[in-house]
Amino acid sequence: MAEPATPITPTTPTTAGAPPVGGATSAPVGASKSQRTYHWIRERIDRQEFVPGYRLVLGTIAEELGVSVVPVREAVRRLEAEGLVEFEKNVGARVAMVDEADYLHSMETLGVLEGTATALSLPHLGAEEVERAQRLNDRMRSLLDEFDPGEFTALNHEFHDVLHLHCPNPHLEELVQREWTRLARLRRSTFAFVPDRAPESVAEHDEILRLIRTEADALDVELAVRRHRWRTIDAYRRHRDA
Amino acid sequence: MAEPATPITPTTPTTAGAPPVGGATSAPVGASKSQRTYHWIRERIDRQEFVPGYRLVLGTIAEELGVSVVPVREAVRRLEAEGLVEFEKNVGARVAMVDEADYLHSMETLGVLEGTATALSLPHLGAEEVERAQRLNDRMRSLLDEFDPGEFTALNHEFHDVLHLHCPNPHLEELVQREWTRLARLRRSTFAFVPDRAPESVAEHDEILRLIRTEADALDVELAVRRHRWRTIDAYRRHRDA
DNA sequence: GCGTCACGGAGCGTATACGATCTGAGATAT
DNA sequence: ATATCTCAGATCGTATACGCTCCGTGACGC
Repeated sequence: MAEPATPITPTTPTTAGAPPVGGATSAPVGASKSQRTYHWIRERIDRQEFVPGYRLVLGTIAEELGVSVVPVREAVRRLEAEGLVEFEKNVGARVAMVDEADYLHSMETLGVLEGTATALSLPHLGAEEVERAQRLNDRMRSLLDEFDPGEFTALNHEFHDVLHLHCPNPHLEELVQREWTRLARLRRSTFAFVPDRAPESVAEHDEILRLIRTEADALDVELAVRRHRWRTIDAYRRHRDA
Repeated sequence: MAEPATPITPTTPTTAGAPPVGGATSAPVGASKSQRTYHWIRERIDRQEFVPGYRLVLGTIAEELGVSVVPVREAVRRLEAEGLVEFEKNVGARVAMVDEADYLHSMETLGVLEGTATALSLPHLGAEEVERAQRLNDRMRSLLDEFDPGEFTALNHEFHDVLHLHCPNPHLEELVQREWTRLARLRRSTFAFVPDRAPESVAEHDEILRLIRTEADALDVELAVRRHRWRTIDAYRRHRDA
């Protein structure tokens, strides 16, 4: 009674998609109210209807969703653990504040993670994927005229995803995806702020694909991907200071 | 303390004035019950009293801590978001399962992150820190005779921490620390499993410090740190397959 | 005019209550 | 003997209730 300490049969891994930090935020149908509330809030934050600093009043949200505050509290707790929401005891929750420094730090980190993830994926990368990446980059090039930052960023994301989709280290891959999510929240698109960067980006993509095709050293590929990302940081800084 | 002798209704004995989370190392004092519950569970998981697969029954925990289930639920939600606990709807929570692959993936990722964090820290690293790291490594060397894996791992952690304490990218630094936490949960000490690795590790530390002292290229330092970690993976694999 | 304090509303933290769902044991049919 | 059904206990999910903390507002004293 005091200390049961009975390790339950460690059979079923119960993989219920525990870390749903990844990409899209679709509202599960059979989910609990707490889950649905989580997705509801999350969605608003993602599409920036709830901007940083926005006050999340539990009672109000509960009323709006037709549930009680308990599920709302759980949803907010989860968002808090993910860093999307900041909580102050006896005061309440608000959408987490972000600043430019966060953006640059995330960008820098993404460069590292993505570079390594791509390098580790090389042995598992077929000609098929390289072709697909090439086609994506060609589409990006064709978009350079009538420039749409959102579309461009989406293609950019997809391009890089293809290169490390088969990453043998799923943990690393997850961190990469988290970083993308974080960036999306911080700024919907880099290219809206530094449009000059787009043509360079396309050229660098070509260079990365060339390295992969010629079976260059993994480290060279890794550093190429990293530099590609880090150059965007430099471009941003230059643009800002200019 | 816990309960400031609330003059509440007589229906709240508060577990006979028991300060439940008393000597807890990390339990905040002014924290809410939900927070204290979180730390209470977290601590058990960290010190492996709650092993992977252990069933976390909300009602039982609530009773043990003298609180209601609501704060417990919030605590568990937070642990779930952090990946320490897996939750299944209408069934309950259990401590997350881990396997060897997770361990190796975390190790690999840590190598990458720590390497970069160290490299970025170089410009902010004074002779003082290098000295401190050297002393730590000397202590590790002196421990090689009467080998204590736990102590060795603690010093090892501290050694590496010193080298990227002043990392200019706090986000990256946080990811490094998370990886350490994750590893600690997966396996208390690598060196208990691969004791041969300890002397090599000390030697590699010396080499890293040499590179730093001679102001080697940042990339060389980064790769040295990374290789240092990755070699442990190789050693582990060899040891396992042998 | 300005600082201080009392008061009241808004909203948080937690306990309790109760219906909903899962699990496992024993009964029953094949 | 095996498979299936049934039912009760264990737990979870959520609603409701209510005390408590925080914060803004206005009266009061200097």
